Amino acid sequence: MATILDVAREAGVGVGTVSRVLNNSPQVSPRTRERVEEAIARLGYSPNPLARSLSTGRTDAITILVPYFTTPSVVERLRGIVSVLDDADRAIVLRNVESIEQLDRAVADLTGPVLPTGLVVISLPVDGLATVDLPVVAVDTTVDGCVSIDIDDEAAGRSGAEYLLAAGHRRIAFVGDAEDHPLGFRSSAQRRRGYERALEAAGVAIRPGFVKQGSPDRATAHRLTAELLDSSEQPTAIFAASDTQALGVIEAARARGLDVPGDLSVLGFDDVEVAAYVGLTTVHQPLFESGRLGAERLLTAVGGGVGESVTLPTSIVERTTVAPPEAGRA
Amino acid sequence: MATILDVAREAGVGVGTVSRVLNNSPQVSPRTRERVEEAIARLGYSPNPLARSLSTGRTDAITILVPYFTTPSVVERLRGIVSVLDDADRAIVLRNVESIEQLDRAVADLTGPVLPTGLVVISLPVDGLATVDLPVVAVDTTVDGCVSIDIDDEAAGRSGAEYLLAAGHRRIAFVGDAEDHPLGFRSSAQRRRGYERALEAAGVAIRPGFVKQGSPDRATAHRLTAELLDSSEQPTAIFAASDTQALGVIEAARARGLDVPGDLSVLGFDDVEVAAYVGLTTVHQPLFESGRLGAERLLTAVGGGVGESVTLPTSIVERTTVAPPEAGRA
DNA sequence: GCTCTCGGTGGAATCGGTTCCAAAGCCGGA
DNA sequence: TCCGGCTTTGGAACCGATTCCACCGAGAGC
Repeated sequence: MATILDVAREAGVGVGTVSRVLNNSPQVSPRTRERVEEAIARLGYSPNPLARSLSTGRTDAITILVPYFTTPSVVERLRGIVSVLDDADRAIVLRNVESIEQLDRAVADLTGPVLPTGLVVISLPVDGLATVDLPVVAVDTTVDGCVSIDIDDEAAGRSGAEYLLAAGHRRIAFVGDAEDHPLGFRSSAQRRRGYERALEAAGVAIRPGFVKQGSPDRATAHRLTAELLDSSEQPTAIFAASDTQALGVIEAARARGLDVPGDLSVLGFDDVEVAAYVGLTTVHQPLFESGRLGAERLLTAVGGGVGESVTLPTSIVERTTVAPPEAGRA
Repeated sequence: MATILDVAREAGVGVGTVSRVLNNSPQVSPRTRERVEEAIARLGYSPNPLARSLSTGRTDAITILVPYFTTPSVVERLRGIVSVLDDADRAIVLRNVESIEQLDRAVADLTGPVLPTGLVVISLPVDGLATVDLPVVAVDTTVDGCVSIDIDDEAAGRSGAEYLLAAGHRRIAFVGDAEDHPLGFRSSAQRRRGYERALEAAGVAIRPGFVKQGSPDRATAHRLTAELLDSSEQPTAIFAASDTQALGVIEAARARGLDVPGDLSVLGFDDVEVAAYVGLTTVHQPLFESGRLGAERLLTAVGGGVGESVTLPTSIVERTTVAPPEAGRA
């Protein structure tokens, strides 16, 4: 394995000069540069990234801070990120975080001796990241002082509820995430707020017990829905904070022998891949796109440019799980 | 940031001794070791992984070679791997490979100057890995000279076809992957072979055109199924090489107004999460488990132990997409 | 009492880069 | 011709660990 010294000897120059060529410093005459490049080619030399990192204190990797990276919506975002980072030939270090300890460790490493070139944070409302001297972009969240790619969750929540209202529903329940998650996720809470605003604005009362919260998996949503259907005042529509939860809702309804959307309308959120397959009506947000844009922004930031924050549009995609409430029950 | 030299001074010893303590070499007297450990604690010192790697030539990361890492079945396996690697506090470098160029690059890096501690290969039938001096475990594939966690795809394919046969089907088609993928995936081909063996053994002819192949996504499976349903001899059952493809099959059938399983039975493969949700009858393989076992095997290999290869069992999970063929058509 | 071992230790050399500093080469201007 | 300043260059110092080698001292053997 050739080293920089071998190249220097081969080209008949000093190591400093080779290094300058490598990092294309302008301080090298064209003739010398050419000679060095020939030597590099002849030797098939490529610099040792470890040695380089030891000197500069940073690696060429991009780290991604991501909660529960196997969640369908997160996977979609990752696909977007990876699609651009792969092309840029950047190493990717995935830090999966599912607890505050993991988050703390990950953040601590960002002030440690071995730094990545850039950082993308997904969904995690981390603070204290302004102090780390690193290009950072936030996807599906905001981090102060950083470029972010986000949506307006509250507006999207409102639009979802309005859609249900427009279909004629008045007894609309909400199944979302518990709002005390130690990692501090905000999306579900904001969507809930949007939902409440929409009902208020329409003058329909939010019945007690119509907002159900728990962990964001299908089974929990199933259980919460069962509780909802057990209550004296059954909802005619349920707005779920995610598609995964919407699937749980539908499952619970079917288990009760209820027809969706005949007896119960269900509206999801995210528009992940299986939503299309199962015909779920849902609030679409550009998941893949958010990742793609985030990665692009990061790359320009790494290159010294400045990207702009974006708030991406959402829309309702109508499929087959929402219908007007039955005449007798509305 | 404290360095090893600071620790050495603080403890009143040489750097060599500190290093020995760090790598708990037996060549250190208990008294000295204690003194050094106190100094380390006092200074809050932790070794710089880059410097360490530069010396030793290997990093403490585990790299995972994975094709199309956002595929549902792959994600399940990754979850299994990550569940054990996270606990072991190991950095994970994910190398997504979707082309031979990417594969070549990834493999080339394995003979480069910066080596991971271990490697897990998912689904990729890579060769020439015996030469890289590294603990390697293969998941969902075999790599010669390496521990592997795999299933018997041919047997599983056979059992799937036998299940359909037992339900009374005779016109059974197969929708699988194209078998000329540059990355050389073998699972689909082996499952097809199993399917063919089962039909032969049962004395039922494999009709021409009943084996359809294309890229492993839902849309392609949809299209291939449409072709199948257009043919003069319609199948009464379709065996898909993956659940994703099975969903495409079902979609195509429904688009034709066919009832599943009334008019067409569909059998999937993998048993990914959505299979349960949509009620897909499928050949189950332990995806999460395969990842978990693979990672465990790797860790013991890294620790100098030797793990055993396993071939995991598969089973048929009966849900709602397979039924006996209609009397009139069977 | 004198060697011979051998466990324990210090420290220099090394890994392969980057970067800073000094110096060489070259130019034009006086 | 000499000098100042600018570009270009070589090479030492440094990043922070590991590892090898030399050495020290204490206990064993005679």
